[in-house]
Amino acid sequence: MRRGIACIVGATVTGVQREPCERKAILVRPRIDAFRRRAVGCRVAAVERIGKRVVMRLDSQDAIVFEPRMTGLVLVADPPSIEHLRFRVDLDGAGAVRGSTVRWVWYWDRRGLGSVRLMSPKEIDEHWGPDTLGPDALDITAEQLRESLRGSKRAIKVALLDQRVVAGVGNLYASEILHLAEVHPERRCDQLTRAQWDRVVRAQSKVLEEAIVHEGSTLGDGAYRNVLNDPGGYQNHHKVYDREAEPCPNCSSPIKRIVQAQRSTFFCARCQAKSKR
DNA sequence: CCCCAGTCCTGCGGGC
DNA sequence: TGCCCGCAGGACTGGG
Repeated sequence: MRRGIACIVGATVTGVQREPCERKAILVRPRIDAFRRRAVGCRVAAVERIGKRVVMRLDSQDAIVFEPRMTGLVLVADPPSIEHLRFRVDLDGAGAVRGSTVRWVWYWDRRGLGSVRLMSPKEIDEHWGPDTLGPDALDITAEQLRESLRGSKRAIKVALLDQRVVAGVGNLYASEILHLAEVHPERRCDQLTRAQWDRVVRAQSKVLEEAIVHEGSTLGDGAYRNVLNDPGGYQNHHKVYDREAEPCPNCSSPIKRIVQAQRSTFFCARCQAKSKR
């Protein structure tokens, strides 16, 4: 998402609009009039990412922050449906995506669990400072991860989803990461070997970077799309996620599904054997 | 500290 | 076919 709208750097915000969606309104802060007063006329200084959020930094120091959660999309063209459009940022002077000049960025959200916020640097820090958000998954070292979970009895899969520990790992990717690392998802953090921490962190970068190259996973309903509303391709590379009972691509043993912290985990009991170290 | 259930929403697919 | 239920790539809260 971030790369998809990187071409708006340098553009001026000419308007912001809450879309009159029949559904219950998503969270927009501050209220739209104050939002508009502070944002309109500013230039986009940078497009960044904070964990799972997309951040449009403005030259006023404020930032427009999209938090898509389960079903939110940041789009520059052709939304999947009109009725789930939630928010629009109008722009002047943005670059082009695939030949056509970008005039706005939409926020679309089917379930509406996501949010759009205009935040000061102080607010961003309070929300997503080091107390609430760990090092980014693409930056963290095995040593850092091991240290922050030292003595923890939690299952490794559950810990990877804790954004205070490491920022950016989602449920689907946690299963894929542990499969590639050949670590059982229920293994307690205090029982991982050093070699396993190394494998987990290496697998983490590898899986996430691959997923980014393929522009994410578009599964049936969750239906992630890139900024042009095109589906991603990483679902075709999933080894375990959403493949219960299918043969493991490495060893042909059937993929298992369990529930941890109320969320599905998929794994191969052979490749990721509990006894494996 | 950590687990769990519940909450915010909408919509799809499976089972009956 | 229609209905009900479980489930969904997330994050937060309150209680134990």
